Amino acid sequence: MKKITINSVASYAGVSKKTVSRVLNNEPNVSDVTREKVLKAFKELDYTPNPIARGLARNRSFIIACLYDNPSKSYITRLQSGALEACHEHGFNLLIHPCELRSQALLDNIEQLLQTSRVDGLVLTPPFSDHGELVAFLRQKKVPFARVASVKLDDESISVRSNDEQGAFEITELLIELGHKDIAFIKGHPDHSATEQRFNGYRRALAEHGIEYQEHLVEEGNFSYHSGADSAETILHLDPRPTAVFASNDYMAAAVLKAATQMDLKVPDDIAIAGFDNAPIARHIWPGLTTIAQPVEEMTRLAVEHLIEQINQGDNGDEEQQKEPLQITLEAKLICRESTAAPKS
Amino acid sequence: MKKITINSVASYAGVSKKTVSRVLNNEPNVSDVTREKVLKAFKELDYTPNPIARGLARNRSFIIACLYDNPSKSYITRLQSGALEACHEHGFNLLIHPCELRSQALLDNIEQLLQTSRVDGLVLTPPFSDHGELVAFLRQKKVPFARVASVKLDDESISVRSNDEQGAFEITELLIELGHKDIAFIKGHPDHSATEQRFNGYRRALAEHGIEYQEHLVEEGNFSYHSGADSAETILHLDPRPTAVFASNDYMAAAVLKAATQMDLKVPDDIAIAGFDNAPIARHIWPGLTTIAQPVEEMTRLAVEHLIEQINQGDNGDEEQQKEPLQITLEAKLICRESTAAPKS
DNA sequence: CTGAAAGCGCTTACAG
DNA sequence: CTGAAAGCGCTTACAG
Repeated sequence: MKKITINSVASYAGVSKKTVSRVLNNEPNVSDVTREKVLKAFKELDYTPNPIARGLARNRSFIIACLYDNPSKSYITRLQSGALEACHEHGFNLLIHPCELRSQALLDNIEQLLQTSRVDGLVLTPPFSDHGELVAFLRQKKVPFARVASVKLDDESISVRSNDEQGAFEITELLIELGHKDIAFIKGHPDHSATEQRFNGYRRALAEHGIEYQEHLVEEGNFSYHSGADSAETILHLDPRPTAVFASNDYMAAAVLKAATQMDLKVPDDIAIAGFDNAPIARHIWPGLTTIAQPVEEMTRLAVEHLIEQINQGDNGDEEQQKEPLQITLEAKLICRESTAAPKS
Repeated sequence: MKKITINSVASYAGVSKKTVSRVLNNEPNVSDVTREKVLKAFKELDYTPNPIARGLARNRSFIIACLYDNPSKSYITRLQSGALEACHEHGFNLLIHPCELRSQALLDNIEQLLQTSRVDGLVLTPPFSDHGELVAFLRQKKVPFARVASVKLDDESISVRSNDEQGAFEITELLIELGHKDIAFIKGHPDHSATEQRFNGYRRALAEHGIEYQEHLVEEGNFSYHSGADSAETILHLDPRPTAVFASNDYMAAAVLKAATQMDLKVPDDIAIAGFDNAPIARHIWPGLTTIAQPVEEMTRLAVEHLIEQINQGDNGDEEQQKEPLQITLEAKLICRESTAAPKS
């Protein structure tokens, strides 16, 4: 079981290893006959190029790292699966790198990641997508990156998002159309740009339907179940009690539902509840949560796809070629479940 | 900003690059004075060795891949985080590789992973931990691997598990002590060895407490929420209805809870419910689920730790040294919540 | 269209 | 204790 290298293939096919290399990389200037011979040798010897040797010669690793700091396991898993899909399609592998946004040593941590792994690019997921310092750092280091769910759409880097503002607008509008006027709102984590977007959608819906914005109906959460429970404590004891609660994500909405149930409130008759994200919990609890589904996998898949494209481009020495700015916005989708049925009207 | 390589360090420190290499790898036979000089050069030049070059020379990648095929996002995330911890501690990185157990091409898929990534080792998580064919394949290829939550404890490879049988025993015993006699059981996915273990624990508890095993109280699930809902449909319509349900994981238990609530049954008064795993959903729903917490992160961390040890060992040419079999069993812990309170008795 | 030489940044024998 | 040479398996200029 000797190791099969480019040399074995070259001598088997009776050509130089440079020619083998040409075939390997789909370079032009190889006669069809020669190419066939080499391809046949690949097959018969069951040859696969050693990515580490390639990496050393071309200063590449064929690995992409995914950065995240997110409490939602299901969100993380979805991010990963979209990223993996794009990676595998292009012969890349995916490294995962959770790290803390608030950490003092964030940039050191990332620098170390770059040093020890020599990844070819980075996917930034929320809340890193909007981390100005990190983005500047990567630009300065000339490390290719793509951003998922970023809101600050500048014209310099790849970014794929979904329309959170519109999603929040639609869900608020639904509640309004069901007859609700006193609609409480629970904000997400201030570091996530989605937090502001969702809040904006809520306010726009109120405004467009001529409903007055009531500041005391708005609670500060941080996307965690726990923060949802705290907010629910306040909201459900308001007098008069709002007839609906729109939480910025499903975990917080689930916490509101639990609190309401413990207080013997009927959902949605006594109080309607809506969430955001369509996390698994939204359909695992009873009543199921009305929510907004985002194409998380697709967002990440697209981001990584364009990232890889950019990486391969830089490789071709086409540095001159203007990389056109790439900003994509995908649609979010309203999903109605039992937590917001007909209002008591 | 020139690239700092081993050569830069060597000339800066006034030694040969072999000496730098020695310091890098903590080899003996370097005088203290020389070592200091080199270490100082590292600092001042801000040098980090290129892992790709190291990898090529030593035929190593410093990357470990984690294999999984599991519907539970929270379980996956916990696995990953334990694995990452161990990896980072030893200068390794983690690649994730979900794949389908039932896929015809499983071995091809793994072989391709090995070819394209050249990982140094593999962590097998359930249901791969007990996949005989895969294990044989890896042995034959001499790829180091470690298994998490494997039950077939042979003496040849690293394996870390938790005591599922005992956990299931304890939870069943709790139900019995609460006065329940007709305790329904929902099995997990047949490909997971945990399924059998948990079932065994259930039966042992019944037997030790002199309660007759009733086959019609046992349903076949597959760990998914959906399968739990199907099983609940049957169980909750039995006549007489069992007074307790023990589902092999929390997702299925949550489905039972939802079904019971929809039928206006009070939990735990009309029916007690218990799950397994202590997934986030267990505390996110109301009433919270009594369940068993496993140290998933710790299991994976230990598995990867020993895997890396084995990898580094093989590297030292200590092939002769008997690798002692490593099987570790950690304790699972009973967590009581509202879904199983005092029985009506 | 094809190839011989040098190099990517390290490590592994081998000398001394 | 230290170093010069060769090599890991590829690719990048450069010739022809």
